[in-house]
Amino acid sequence: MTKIRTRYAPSPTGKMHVGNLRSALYEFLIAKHAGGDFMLRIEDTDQERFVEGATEIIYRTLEKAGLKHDEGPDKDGGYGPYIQSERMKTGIYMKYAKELIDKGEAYYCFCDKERLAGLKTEIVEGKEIMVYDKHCLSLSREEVEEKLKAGVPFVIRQNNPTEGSTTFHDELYGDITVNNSELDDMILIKSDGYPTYNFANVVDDHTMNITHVVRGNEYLSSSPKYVRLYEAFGWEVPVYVHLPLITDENHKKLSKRSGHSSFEDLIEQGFLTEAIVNYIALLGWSPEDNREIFSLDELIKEFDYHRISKSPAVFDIVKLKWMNGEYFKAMEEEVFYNMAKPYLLKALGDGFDLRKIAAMVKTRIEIFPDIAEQVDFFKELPEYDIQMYTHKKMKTDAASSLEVLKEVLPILEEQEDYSNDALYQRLLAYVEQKGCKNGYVMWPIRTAVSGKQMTPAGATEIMEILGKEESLKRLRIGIEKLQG
RNA sequence: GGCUCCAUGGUCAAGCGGUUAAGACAUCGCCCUUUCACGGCGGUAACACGGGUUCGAUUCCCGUUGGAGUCACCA
Repeated sequence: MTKIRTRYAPSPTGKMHVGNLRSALYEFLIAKHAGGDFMLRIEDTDQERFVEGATEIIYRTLEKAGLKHDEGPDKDGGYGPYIQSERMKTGIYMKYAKELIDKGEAYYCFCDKERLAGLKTEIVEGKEIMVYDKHCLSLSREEVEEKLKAGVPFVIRQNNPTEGSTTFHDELYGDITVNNSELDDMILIKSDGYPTYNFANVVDDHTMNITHVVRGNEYLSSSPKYVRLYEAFGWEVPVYVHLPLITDENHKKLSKRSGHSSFEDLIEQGFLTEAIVNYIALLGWSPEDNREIFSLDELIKEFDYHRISKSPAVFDIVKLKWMNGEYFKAMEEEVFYNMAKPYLLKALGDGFDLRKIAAMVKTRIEIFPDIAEQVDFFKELPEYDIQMYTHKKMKTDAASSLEVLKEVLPILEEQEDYSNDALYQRLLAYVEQKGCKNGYVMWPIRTAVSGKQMTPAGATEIMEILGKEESLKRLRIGIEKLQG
Protein backbone atom coordinates (compact mmCIF):
# COMPACT_ATOMS: atom_id res chain seq x y z
CA MET A 1 0.00 0.00 0.00
CA THR A 2 1.29 3.41 -0.91
CA LYS A 3 2.09 5.91 1.75
CA ILE A 4 -0.55 8.52 2.34
CA ARG A 5 0.46 12.04 1.47
CA THR A 6 -1.73 15.00 2.38
CA ARG A 7 -1.13 18.67 2.10
CA TYR A 8 -2.18 21.93 3.56
CA ALA A 9 -2.22 24.54 0.83
CA PRO A 10 -3.08 27.95 2.18
CA SER A 11 -2.83 31.22 0.38
CA PRO A 12 -0.90 33.85 2.30
CA THR A 13 -3.62 36.44 2.56
CA GLY A 14 -3.78 37.14 6.27
CA LYS A 15 -4.53 35.45 9.52
CA MET A 16 -5.53 31.84 9.79
CA HIS A 17 -9.08 31.44 10.92
CA VAL A 18 -10.21 28.33 12.69
CA GLY A 19 -11.68 26.84 9.54
CA ASN A 20 -8.27 26.91 7.89
CA LEU A 21 -6.63 25.57 10.99
CA ARG A 22 -9.05 22.71 11.22
CA SER A 23 -8.42 21.78 7.59
CA ALA A 24 -4.72 21.71 8.35
CA LEU A 25 -5.37 19.66 11.49
CA TYR A 26 -7.45 17.05 9.69
CA GLU A 27 -4.98 16.85 6.84
CA PHE A 28 -2.23 16.33 9.37
CA LEU A 29 -4.21 13.77 11.34
CA ILE A 30 -5.26 11.76 8.31
CA ALA A 31 -1.67 11.47 7.21
CA LYS A 32 -0.20 10.81 10.63
CA HIS A 33 -2.84 8.32 11.68
CA ALA A 34 -1.79 6.22 8.72
CA GLY A 35 1.89 6.88 9.17
CA GLY A 36 1.95 9.12 6.12
CA ASP A 37 3.41 12.48 5.26
CA PHE A 38 1.92 15.91 5.65
CA MET A 39 3.19 18.77 3.58
CA LEU A 40 2.85 22.48 3.33
CA ARG A 41 2.47 24.25 0.04
CA ILE A 42 2.06 27.98 -0.28
CA GLU A 43 -0.45 29.02 -2.91
CA ASP A 44 0.50 32.55 -3.73
CA THR A 45 -0.74 32.83 -7.28
CA ASP A 46 -2.78 35.90 -6.52
CA GLN A 47 -0.34 38.74 -6.26
CA GLU A 48 -3.10 41.22 -5.55
CA ARG A 49 -4.28 39.60 -2.40
CA PHE A 50 -0.85 38.67 -1.15
CA VAL A 51 -0.26 40.00 2.35
CA GLU A 52 3.23 40.67 3.58
CA GLY A 53 4.07 38.48 6.54
CA ALA A 54 1.16 36.12 6.01
CA THR A 55 3.46 33.24 5.21
CA GLU A 56 5.19 33.70 8.54
CA ILE A 57 1.84 33.58 10.28
CA ILE A 58 1.18 30.24 8.63
CA TYR A 59 4.51 28.83 9.77
CA ARG A 60 4.07 30.14 13.27
CA THR A 61 0.55 28.88 13.63
CA LEU A 62 1.31 25.41 12.38
CA GLU A 63 4.31 25.14 14.59
CA LYS A 64 2.49 26.39 17.64
CA ALA A 65 -0.34 23.96 17.02
CA GLY A 66 2.15 21.13 16.68
CA LEU A 67 1.25 20.37 13.09
CA LYS A 68 4.74 19.65 11.90
CA HIS A 69 4.98 19.26 8.17
CA ASP A 70 7.27 16.67 6.65
CA GLU A 71 7.83 18.72 3.55
CA GLY A 72 7.45 22.37 2.76
CA PRO A 73 9.26 25.44 1.52
CA ASP A 74 11.62 25.16 4.46
CA LYS A 75 11.92 21.41 4.25
CA ASP A 76 12.56 19.95 0.86
CA GLY A 77 11.37 16.43 0.33
CA GLY A 78 12.24 16.17 -3.32
CA TYR A 79 8.97 17.55 -4.65
CA GLY A 80 9.84 21.22 -4.51
CA PRO A 81 9.55 24.03 -4.95
CA TYR A 82 6.73 24.24 -2.44
CA ILE A 83 5.73 27.78 -3.25
CA GLN A 84 3.60 28.22 -6.33
CA SER A 85 5.16 31.44 -7.48
CA GLU A 86 8.46 29.61 -7.54
CA ARG A 87 7.01 26.59 -9.23
CA MET A 88 5.70 28.89 -11.89
CA LYS A 89 9.21 29.96 -12.78
CA THR A 90 9.90 26.39 -13.81
CA GLY A 91 7.21 26.80 -16.48
CA ILE A 92 5.36 23.79 -15.20
CA TYR A 93 1.86 25.24 -15.36
CA MET A 94 2.19 26.62 -18.86
CA LYS A 95 3.66 23.34 -20.02
CA TYR A 96 0.71 21.37 -18.74
CA ALA A 97 -1.78 23.92 -19.99
CA LYS A 98 -0.37 23.61 -23.46
CA GLU A 99 -0.58 19.88 -23.21
CA LEU A 100 -4.26 20.29 -22.55
CA ILE A 101 -4.61 22.60 -25.53
CA ASP A 102 -2.99 20.00 -27.73
CA LYS A 103 -5.47 17.48 -26.48
CA GLY A 104 -8.37 19.81 -27.19
CA GLU A 105 -9.20 19.97 -23.49
CA ALA A 106 -8.31 23.64 -23.20
CA TYR A 107 -8.08 26.66 -25.46
CA TYR A 108 -6.78 30.19 -25.69
CA CYS A 109 -9.25 32.92 -24.97
CA PHE A 110 -8.67 36.51 -26.01
CA CYS A 111 -11.93 37.99 -24.82
CA ASP A 112 -11.45 41.27 -23.07
CA LYS A 113 -13.27 42.56 -20.02
CA GLU A 114 -15.77 44.48 -22.09
CA ARG A 115 -16.90 41.47 -24.06
CA LEU A 116 -17.12 39.39 -20.91
CA ALA A 117 -19.12 42.08 -19.22
CA GLY A 118 -21.53 42.06 -22.11
CA LEU A 119 -22.14 38.37 -21.78
CA LYS A 120 -25.52 37.42 -20.49
CA THR A 121 -25.35 38.12 -16.83
CA GLU A 122 -28.08 37.94 -14.33
CA ILE A 123 -27.84 39.31 -10.88
CA VAL A 124 -28.77 37.07 -8.02
CA GLU A 125 -28.45 38.35 -4.48
CA GLY A 126 -26.02 41.00 -5.58
CA LYS A 127 -23.79 38.54 -7.37
CA GLU A 128 -23.33 38.54 -11.10
CA ILE A 129 -23.79 35.22 -12.74
CA MET A 130 -21.90 34.75 -15.96
CA VAL A 131 -21.31 31.72 -18.09
CA TYR A 132 -18.64 31.95 -20.72
CA ASP A 133 -19.96 31.23 -24.19
CA LYS A 134 -16.93 29.41 -25.61
CA HIS A 135 -16.54 32.25 -28.06
CA CYS A 136 -12.80 31.76 -28.53
CA LEU A 137 -13.07 28.03 -28.96
CA SER A 138 -14.08 28.63 -32.54
CA LEU A 139 -10.94 30.54 -33.35
CA SER A 140 -8.86 28.85 -36.02
CA ARG A 141 -5.31 27.85 -35.39
CA GLU A 142 -4.13 30.66 -37.61
CA GLU A 143 -6.21 33.25 -35.82
CA VAL A 144 -4.80 32.12 -32.52
CA GLU A 145 -1.24 32.24 -33.80
CA GLU A 146 -1.81 35.69 -35.17
CA LYS A 147 -3.19 37.09 -31.95
CA LEU A 148 -0.46 35.45 -29.95
CA LYS A 149 2.15 37.01 -32.19
CA ALA A 150 0.49 40.38 -31.96
CA GLY A 151 0.76 40.13 -28.22
CA VAL A 152 -2.95 40.19 -27.50
CA PRO A 153 -3.47 39.33 -23.84
CA PHE A 154 -4.92 35.89 -23.34
CA VAL A 155 -6.05 33.38 -20.81
CA ILE A 156 -6.30 29.64 -21.18
CA ARG A 157 -9.62 28.05 -20.41
CA GLN A 158 -10.64 24.52 -19.74
CA ASN A 159 -12.80 23.12 -22.51
CA ASN A 160 -15.65 21.32 -20.84
CA PRO A 161 -18.27 19.35 -22.72
CA THR A 162 -21.82 20.66 -22.78
CA GLU A 163 -23.44 17.29 -22.75
CA GLY A 164 -23.25 14.22 -20.61
CA SER A 165 -22.30 14.22 -16.96
CA THR A 166 -19.30 13.86 -14.70
CA THR A 167 -19.14 11.82 -11.52
CA PHE A 168 -16.55 11.82 -8.83
CA HIS A 169 -16.23 10.05 -5.55
CA ASP A 170 -15.81 11.64 -2.16
CA GLU A 171 -14.95 9.50 0.84
CA LEU A 172 -17.54 11.18 2.99
CA TYR A 173 -20.21 12.32 0.58
CA GLY A 174 -20.11 9.39 -1.79
CA ASP A 175 -20.61 9.71 -5.53
CA ILE A 176 -21.51 13.12 -6.78
CA THR A 177 -22.71 13.61 -10.32
CA VAL A 178 -23.20 16.84 -12.21
CA ASN A 179 -24.36 17.61 -15.69
CA ASN A 180 -21.50 18.80 -17.83
CA SER A 181 -23.66 21.68 -18.97
CA GLU A 182 -23.16 23.04 -15.45
CA LEU A 183 -19.42 23.10 -15.88
CA ASP A 184 -18.24 26.41 -17.20
CA ASP A 185 -14.95 26.80 -18.95
CA MET A 186 -12.92 27.95 -16.01
CA ILE A 187 -9.70 29.81 -16.49
CA LEU A 188 -6.56 27.77 -16.04
CA ILE A 189 -3.92 30.37 -16.82
CA LYS A 190 -4.57 34.02 -16.08
CA SER A 191 -3.56 36.85 -18.37
CA ASP A 192 -0.64 37.62 -16.09
CA GLY A 193 0.69 34.16 -16.79
CA TYR A 194 -0.07 32.84 -13.34
CA PRO A 195 -2.17 29.72 -13.00
CA THR A 196 -5.46 29.97 -11.17
CA TYR A 197 -5.83 28.15 -7.91
CA ASN A 198 -7.95 25.55 -9.64
CA PHE A 199 -5.31 24.61 -12.13
CA ALA A 200 -2.22 24.96 -9.99
CA ASN A 201 -3.89 22.84 -7.39
CA VAL A 202 -4.44 19.92 -9.70
CA VAL A 203 -1.02 20.12 -11.30
CA ASP A 204 0.73 20.42 -7.96
CA ASP A 205 -1.25 17.77 -6.18
CA HIS A 206 -0.43 15.36 -8.94
CA THR A 207 3.21 16.25 -9.40
CA MET A 208 3.74 16.27 -5.66
CA ASN A 209 2.15 12.88 -5.37
CA ILE A 210 -0.66 13.84 -3.06
CA THR A 211 -2.80 10.80 -2.41
CA HIS A 212 -5.58 12.35 -0.33
CA VAL A 213 -6.97 15.75 -1.18
CA VAL A 214 -8.57 17.01 2.01
CA ARG A 215 -10.26 20.39 1.82
CA GLY A 216 -13.28 22.40 2.75
CA ASN A 217 -16.73 21.62 1.58
CA GLU A 218 -16.88 24.82 -0.42
CA TYR A 219 -14.95 23.00 -3.13
CA LEU A 220 -17.44 20.20 -3.41
CA SER A 221 -19.37 21.72 -6.27
CA SER A 222 -16.31 22.56 -8.31
CA SER A 223 -14.69 19.18 -7.86
CA PRO A 224 -16.11 17.69 -11.06
CA LYS A 225 -14.09 20.25 -12.98
CA TYR A 226 -10.95 19.15 -11.18
CA VAL A 227 -11.69 15.56 -11.89
CA ARG A 228 -12.10 16.34 -15.57
CA LEU A 229 -8.66 17.85 -15.48
CA TYR A 230 -7.15 14.72 -13.99
CA GLU A 231 -8.89 12.62 -16.54
CA ALA A 232 -7.85 14.86 -19.40
CA PHE A 233 -4.26 14.38 -18.35
CA GLY A 234 -4.76 10.70 -17.83
CA TRP A 235 -3.75 11.05 -14.20
CA GLU A 236 -5.02 9.02 -11.32
CA VAL A 237 -7.69 10.91 -9.41
CA PRO A 238 -6.74 11.34 -5.74
CA VAL A 239 -8.90 10.30 -2.83
CA TYR A 240 -11.16 13.21 -1.98
CA VAL A 241 -12.22 14.07 1.53
CA HIS A 242 -14.36 17.18 1.71
CA LEU A 243 -14.74 18.57 5.18
CA PRO A 244 -17.96 19.95 6.62
CA LEU A 245 -17.94 23.68 7.09
CA ILE A 246 -17.45 25.46 10.37
CA THR A 247 -20.00 28.21 10.77
CA ASP A 248 -20.68 31.11 13.06
CA GLU A 249 -23.66 31.25 15.39
CA ASN A 250 -25.84 32.30 12.46
CA HIS A 251 -24.84 29.17 10.58
CA LYS A 252 -22.87 31.14 8.03
CA LYS A 253 -19.47 30.06 6.84
CA LEU A 254 -16.68 31.44 9.00
CA SER A 255 -14.83 34.24 7.33
CA LYS A 256 -11.84 36.27 8.29
CA ARG A 257 -13.93 39.28 9.18
CA SER A 258 -15.96 37.19 11.58
CA GLY A 259 -14.02 38.78 14.41
CA HIS A 260 -13.09 36.17 16.97
CA SER A 261 -12.41 33.46 14.48
CA SER A 262 -8.72 33.72 13.81
CA PHE A 263 -6.31 31.53 15.70
CA GLU A 264 -4.16 34.46 16.67
CA ASP A 265 -7.13 36.35 18.02
CA LEU A 266 -8.11 33.41 20.16
CA ILE A 267 -4.64 33.20 21.61
CA GLU A 268 -4.78 36.88 22.29
CA GLN A 269 -8.10 36.39 24.03
CA GLY A 270 -6.37 34.06 26.44
CA PHE A 271 -7.06 30.63 25.01
CA LEU A 272 -4.55 27.81 25.08
CA THR A 273 -3.29 26.34 21.85
CA GLU A 274 -3.95 22.80 23.02
CA ALA A 275 -7.51 23.61 23.92
CA ILE A 276 -8.17 25.24 20.57
CA VAL A 277 -6.74 22.30 18.68
CA ASN A 278 -8.67 19.88 20.85
CA TYR A 279 -11.89 21.77 20.39
CA ILE A 280 -11.74 22.17 16.63
CA ALA A 281 -10.81 18.51 16.24
CA LEU A 282 -14.22 17.78 17.69
CA LEU A 283 -16.01 20.16 15.36
CA GLY A 284 -16.96 17.70 12.68
CA TRP A 285 -15.42 14.59 14.09
CA SER A 286 -16.07 12.37 17.08
CA PRO A 287 -14.29 9.36 18.50
CA GLU A 288 -15.86 6.00 19.12
CA ASP A 289 -16.17 6.58 22.82
CA ASN A 290 -17.33 9.67 24.64
CA ARG A 291 -13.96 11.15 25.31
CA GLU A 292 -13.55 14.85 24.71
CA ILE A 293 -10.13 15.75 25.99
CA PHE A 294 -7.41 14.78 23.56
CA SER A 295 -3.78 15.67 23.18
CA LEU A 296 -2.49 15.91 19.65
CA ASP A 297 -0.80 12.53 19.96
CA GLU A 298 -3.99 10.97 21.18
CA LEU A 299 -5.84 12.48 18.26
CA ILE A 300 -3.35 10.98 15.84
CA LYS A 301 -3.99 7.63 17.39
CA GLU A 302 -7.78 7.87 17.38
CA PHE A 303 -8.48 9.84 14.26
CA ASP A 304 -10.39 7.76 11.79
CA TYR A 305 -11.52 10.08 9.03
CA HIS A 306 -14.49 7.92 8.23
CA ARG A 307 -16.05 9.29 11.39
CA ILE A 308 -16.01 12.85 10.12
CA SER A 309 -19.55 14.15 9.96
CA LYS A 310 -21.22 15.58 6.91
CA SER A 311 -23.17 18.46 8.33
CA PRO A 312 -21.73 21.83 9.21
CA ALA A 313 -20.83 22.68 12.80
CA VAL A 314 -21.31 25.92 14.69
CA PHE A 315 -18.21 27.28 16.33
CA ASP A 316 -19.29 27.62 19.95
CA ILE A 317 -16.95 29.83 21.89
CA VAL A 318 -18.75 29.00 25.13
CA LYS A 319 -17.77 25.37 24.87
CA LEU A 320 -14.26 26.32 23.87
CA LYS A 321 -14.08 28.35 27.07
CA TRP A 322 -15.22 25.39 29.09
CA MET A 323 -12.58 23.22 27.47
CA ASN A 324 -9.95 25.83 28.06
CA GLY A 325 -10.90 25.79 31.74
CA GLU A 326 -10.51 22.02 31.75
CA TYR A 327 -6.98 22.43 30.47
CA PHE A 328 -6.23 24.89 33.23
CA LYS A 329 -7.47 22.48 35.86
CA ALA A 330 -5.37 19.66 34.48
CA MET A 331 -2.27 21.79 34.27
CA GLU A 332 0.74 21.46 36.55
CA GLU A 333 0.76 24.24 39.14
CA GLU A 334 4.09 25.52 37.99
CA VAL A 335 3.17 25.54 34.32
CA PHE A 336 0.00 27.41 35.07
CA TYR A 337 1.83 29.86 37.26
CA ASN A 338 4.31 30.69 34.55
CA MET A 339 1.60 31.28 32.00
CA ALA A 340 -0.62 33.25 34.34
CA LYS A 341 2.21 35.36 35.68
CA PRO A 342 2.06 38.12 33.07
CA TYR A 343 -1.66 38.53 33.70
CA LEU A 344 -1.18 38.55 37.47
CA LEU A 345 1.61 41.03 37.22
CA LYS A 346 -0.49 43.27 35.08
CA ALA A 347 -3.37 43.15 37.53
CA LEU A 348 -1.44 43.35 40.79
CA GLY A 349 2.06 44.53 40.16
CA ASP A 350 4.81 43.29 42.40
CA GLY A 351 4.63 42.65 46.11
CA PHE A 352 2.25 39.72 46.26
CA ASP A 353 2.74 36.03 46.53
CA LEU A 354 1.76 35.43 42.93
CA ARG A 355 2.27 31.72 43.20
CA LYS A 356 -0.38 31.40 45.86
CA ILE A 357 -2.75 33.65 44.01
CA ALA A 358 -2.23 31.70 40.82
CA ALA A 359 -3.18 28.52 42.62
CA MET A 360 -6.37 30.14 43.89
CA VAL A 361 -7.42 31.26 40.50
CA LYS A 362 -6.48 28.14 38.56
CA THR A 363 -9.78 26.33 38.88
CA ARG A 364 -11.87 29.44 38.59
CA ILE A 365 -11.02 30.90 35.25
CA GLU A 366 -11.75 29.87 31.70
CA ILE A 367 -9.43 32.22 29.91
CA PHE A 368 -6.46 34.20 31.19
CA PRO A 369 -8.08 37.63 31.12
CA ASP A 370 -10.59 36.33 33.69
CA ILE A 371 -7.77 36.65 36.19
CA ALA A 372 -7.90 40.43 36.47
CA GLU A 373 -11.36 40.78 37.96
CA GLN A 374 -10.78 37.83 40.24
CA VAL A 375 -7.78 39.31 41.96
CA ASP A 376 -8.03 43.07 41.59
CA PHE A 377 -9.22 43.50 45.18
CA PHE A 378 -5.87 42.35 46.53
CA LYS A 379 -4.26 45.44 45.19
CA GLU A 380 -6.88 47.85 46.30
CA LEU A 381 -9.98 47.54 48.44
CA PRO A 382 -12.84 48.48 46.15
CA GLU A 383 -15.62 50.85 47.11
CA TYR A 384 -18.49 48.70 48.27
CA ASP A 385 -21.95 49.02 49.65
CA ILE A 386 -22.71 47.77 53.15
CA GLN A 387 -25.63 45.92 51.61
CA MET A 388 -23.02 43.34 50.86
CA TYR A 389 -22.84 42.37 54.49
CA THR A 390 -26.32 41.01 54.27
CA HIS A 391 -26.40 37.39 53.28
CA LYS A 392 -29.52 35.37 53.84
CA LYS A 393 -27.92 31.96 54.01
CA MET A 394 -25.16 33.07 56.33
CA LYS A 395 -27.83 34.77 58.41
CA THR A 396 -25.83 37.94 58.45
CA ASP A 397 -26.77 41.56 58.00
CA ALA A 398 -25.18 44.93 58.69
CA ALA A 399 -25.86 44.83 62.38
CA SER A 400 -24.62 41.31 63.00
CA SER A 401 -21.59 41.98 60.85
CA LEU A 402 -20.69 45.03 62.84
CA GLU A 403 -20.91 43.04 66.02
CA VAL A 404 -18.78 40.20 64.68
CA LEU A 405 -16.19 42.49 63.22
CA LYS A 406 -15.87 44.43 66.45
CA GLU A 407 -15.40 41.29 68.45
CA VAL A 408 -13.01 39.75 66.01
CA LEU A 409 -10.81 42.78 65.54
CA PRO A 410 -8.95 42.55 68.86
CA ILE A 411 -8.43 38.83 68.32
CA LEU A 412 -6.87 39.49 64.96
CA GLU A 413 -4.82 42.31 66.36
CA GLU A 414 -3.34 39.95 68.88
CA GLN A 415 -2.81 37.17 66.35
CA GLU A 416 0.81 36.96 65.30
CA ASP A 417 0.73 34.06 62.88
CA TYR A 418 -1.08 35.21 59.76
CA SER A 419 -0.90 31.97 57.89
CA ASN A 420 -4.15 30.64 56.56
CA ASP A 421 -4.14 27.65 58.89
CA ALA A 422 -3.45 29.56 62.04
CA LEU A 423 -5.98 32.21 61.19
CA TYR A 424 -8.59 29.66 60.38
CA GLN A 425 -8.04 27.73 63.61
CA ARG A 426 -8.22 30.87 65.67
CA LEU A 427 -11.43 32.02 64.04
CA LEU A 428 -12.93 28.58 64.37
CA ALA A 429 -12.30 28.73 68.07
CA TYR A 430 -14.19 32.00 68.18
CA VAL A 431 -17.05 30.50 66.20
CA GLU A 432 -17.27 27.63 68.62
CA GLN A 433 -17.24 29.86 71.60
CA LYS A 434 -19.96 31.99 70.07
CA GLY A 435 -21.92 28.92 69.02
CA CYS A 436 -22.79 30.14 65.54
CA LYS A 437 -22.27 28.95 62.00
CA ASN A 438 -18.90 29.41 60.31
CA GLY A 439 -20.36 31.62 57.69
CA TYR A 440 -21.83 33.92 60.27
CA VAL A 441 -18.37 35.19 61.09
CA MET A 442 -16.49 34.34 57.90
CA TRP A 443 -18.84 36.22 55.65
CA PRO A 444 -18.41 39.63 57.24
CA ILE A 445 -14.66 39.19 57.51
CA ARG A 446 -14.35 38.12 53.92
CA THR A 447 -16.49 41.00 52.83
CA ALA A 448 -14.53 43.56 54.81
CA VAL A 449 -11.23 42.24 53.67
CA SER A 450 -12.14 41.98 49.98
CA GLY A 451 -14.98 44.37 49.40
CA LYS A 452 -16.35 41.88 46.91
CA GLN A 453 -19.34 39.70 46.55
CA MET A 454 -17.23 36.78 45.50
CA THR A 455 -13.55 36.04 45.73
CA PRO A 456 -11.27 33.25 44.63
CA ALA A 457 -10.53 32.33 48.22
CA GLY A 458 -11.95 32.33 51.71
CA ALA A 459 -11.50 34.99 54.38
CA THR A 460 -8.39 33.57 56.01
CA GLU A 461 -6.63 32.78 52.75
CA ILE A 462 -7.17 36.36 51.71
CA MET A 463 -5.79 37.66 54.96
CA GLU A 464 -2.75 35.49 54.56
CA ILE A 465 -2.03 37.13 51.24
CA LEU A 466 -2.84 40.59 52.46
CA GLY A 467 -0.78 40.30 55.62
CA LYS A 468 -1.64 41.51 59.08
CA GLU A 469 -1.37 45.22 58.58
CA GLU A 470 -3.49 45.46 55.45
CA SER A 471 -6.03 42.98 56.79
CA LEU A 472 -6.57 44.98 59.96
CA LYS A 473 -6.80 48.17 58.02
CA ARG A 474 -9.55 46.77 55.85
CA LEU A 475 -11.40 45.36 58.83
CA ARG A 476 -11.37 48.77 60.49
CA ILE A 477 -12.67 50.35 57.31
CA GLY A 478 -15.46 47.81 57.38
CA ILE A 479 -16.37 48.71 60.90
CA GLU A 480 -16.38 52.37 60.08
CA LYS A 481 -18.62 51.81 57.10
CA LEU A 482 -21.03 49.79 59.17
CA GLN A 483 -21.15 52.39 61.86
CA GLY A 484 -22.15 54.90 59.21
C1' G B 1 -32.28 31.86 -9.44
C1' G B 2 -29.31 27.15 -11.47
C1' C B 3 -26.41 23.36 -9.45
C1' U B 4 -24.48 20.60 -5.17
C1' C B 5 -24.59 19.17 -0.23
C1' C B 6 -26.86 18.75 4.56
C1' A B 7 -31.08 17.74 8.26
C1' U B 8 -31.16 13.97 16.16
C1' G B 9 -32.32 19.06 22.11
C1' G B 10 -30.14 26.26 21.98
C1' U B 11 -24.83 24.19 20.51
C1' C B 12 -21.25 19.89 19.59
C1' A B 13 -22.80 15.09 18.92
C1' A B 14 -23.59 9.00 19.56
C1' G B 15 -26.82 6.00 16.86
C1' C B 16 -25.72 2.76 11.31
C1' G B 17 -34.15 -1.60 11.31
C1' G B 18 -36.26 -3.43 17.27
C1' U B 19 -32.70 1.53 22.49
C1' U B 20 -36.35 4.03 28.53
C1' A B 21 -32.76 7.95 21.65
C1' A B 22 -26.13 8.05 24.85
C1' G B 23 -22.60 11.80 26.33
C1' A B 24 -20.62 17.00 26.51
C1' C B 25 -21.46 22.54 26.59
C1' A B 26 -25.22 25.88 27.97
C1' U B 27 -29.51 26.24 31.25
C1' C B 28 -32.34 25.08 35.96
C1' G B 29 -32.53 22.79 40.97
C1' C B 30 -30.21 20.36 45.17
C1' C B 31 -25.73 18.87 47.95
C1' C B 32 -20.74 20.22 49.36
C1' U B 33 -18.37 24.83 50.98
C1' U B 34 -14.65 30.06 54.67
C1' U B 35 -18.17 33.71 49.48
C1' C B 36 -17.80 32.26 44.33
C1' A B 37 -15.90 28.53 41.47
C1' C B 38 -14.48 23.39 41.37
C1' G B 39 -16.74 18.74 42.51
C1' G B 40 -21.17 15.46 43.27
C1' C B 41 -26.42 14.43 42.29
C1' G B 42 -30.75 15.42 39.59
C1' G B 43 -34.22 18.20 36.09
C1' U B 44 -35.92 20.75 31.41
C1' A B 45 -34.83 19.94 26.28
C1' A B 46 -34.27 16.44 20.04
C1' C B 47 -35.13 12.34 15.71
C1' A B 48 -38.34 18.96 10.42
C1' C B 49 -42.90 17.19 7.62
C1' G B 50 -45.50 13.77 4.21
C1' G B 51 -45.49 9.39 1.59
C1' G B 52 -43.58 4.62 0.76
C1' U B 53 -40.36 -0.30 1.85
C1' U B 54 -40.73 -3.53 6.21
C1' C B 55 -43.70 -7.58 11.10
C1' G B 56 -41.18 -3.04 12.78
C1' A B 57 -38.49 2.99 11.03
C1' U B 58 -34.50 8.23 13.97
C1' U B 59 -32.06 4.60 10.92
C1' C B 60 -33.49 2.56 3.86
C1' C B 61 -36.11 5.10 -0.70
C1' C B 62 -38.99 9.31 -2.79
C1' G B 63 -41.07 14.03 -2.24
C1' U B 64 -41.84 18.63 0.61
C1' U B 65 -39.86 22.16 3.74
C1' G B 66 -35.73 24.34 5.90
C1' G B 67 -30.51 25.50 6.04
C1' A B 68 -25.74 25.90 3.85
C1' G B 69 -22.16 26.05 -0.11
C1' U B 70 -21.09 27.49 -4.96
C1' C B 71 -21.79 29.99 -9.58
C1' A B 72 -14.47 35.47 -10.35
C1' C B 73 -8.36 36.47 -14.61
C1' C B 74 -10.07 34.79 -5.19
C1' A B 75 -8.41 30.86 -3.14
